[in-house]
Amino acid sequence: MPELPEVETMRRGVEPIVGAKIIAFERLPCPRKPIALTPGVPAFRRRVEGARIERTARAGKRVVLWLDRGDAIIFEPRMTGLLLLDEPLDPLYARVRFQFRGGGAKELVYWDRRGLGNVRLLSEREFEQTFGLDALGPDALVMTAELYRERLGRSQRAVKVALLDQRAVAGIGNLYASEILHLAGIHPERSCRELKPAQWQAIAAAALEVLELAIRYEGSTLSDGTYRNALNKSGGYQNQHRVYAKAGETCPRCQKGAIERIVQTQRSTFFCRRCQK
DNA sequence: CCCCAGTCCTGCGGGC
DNA sequence: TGCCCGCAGGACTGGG
Repeated sequence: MPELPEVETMRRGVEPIVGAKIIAFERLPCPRKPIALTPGVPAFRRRVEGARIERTARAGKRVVLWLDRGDAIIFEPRMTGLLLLDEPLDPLYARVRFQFRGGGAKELVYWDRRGLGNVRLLSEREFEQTFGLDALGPDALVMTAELYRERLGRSQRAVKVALLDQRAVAGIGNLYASEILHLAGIHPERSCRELKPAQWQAIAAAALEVLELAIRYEGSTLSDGTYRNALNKSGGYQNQHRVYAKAGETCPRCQKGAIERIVQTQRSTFFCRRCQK
């Protein structure tokens, strides 16, 4: 589930290691398949040990640690990945560990129960190729109505499906797409092509409102309890959800319609037929 | 190019 | 009570 708000919370959570020097790197033994790592362990270790963390960043749904040597460590948590600072969690799923000297934490662990995520070390050039505007759209926090129209306005896809396209806009995932469209009052099955400028304006405004509030609440921890910030604390935005996973409940907006669940490209969508047109 | 189904993986909860 | 199956949804692959 980590989408923009959760990944941004993870990024902020690892800020204490800025300035720290990496003194040890290891991929931890897991009983099943080891986590995907690029390059392999020896090259990864050679290039990061002795380097200093210069700054943190976020590329869509990935956390980036820039090193003083010009390389970047990229954590892509996919469904169940977490970054933990000096916080032991079930060691069975601790996948990668960095140890530091001279920063605000001794240890950073990449933890991932399902193991669908990955950790990469990229040069600046590789980073540009992988996460440049060709591969990853503008971050959802800098999108405007004009940018949405430009990047999605001619698409025939349903707007909910299109909002998940990371090449068009980076950071929105399945949960927040439903939340954003409910706040914007737009039916998730509407084709992008039919949307008028005022509706793109509503989407742009709703996206900012939902994502910024979700960041303030430190993301959503769903009923499976997996998502945690870097200090192993749950998020709080799940209590502010308007429609996500609320099929059958009364719409919080009109207080009349029932929230429906439909499936679009194999993903659940939640919406209120009465107030989303 | 555009779009979609299938795939990876584990834990949980519903139905029987 | 225990088992089985569907579901959760990140991003990538292969194909129409």
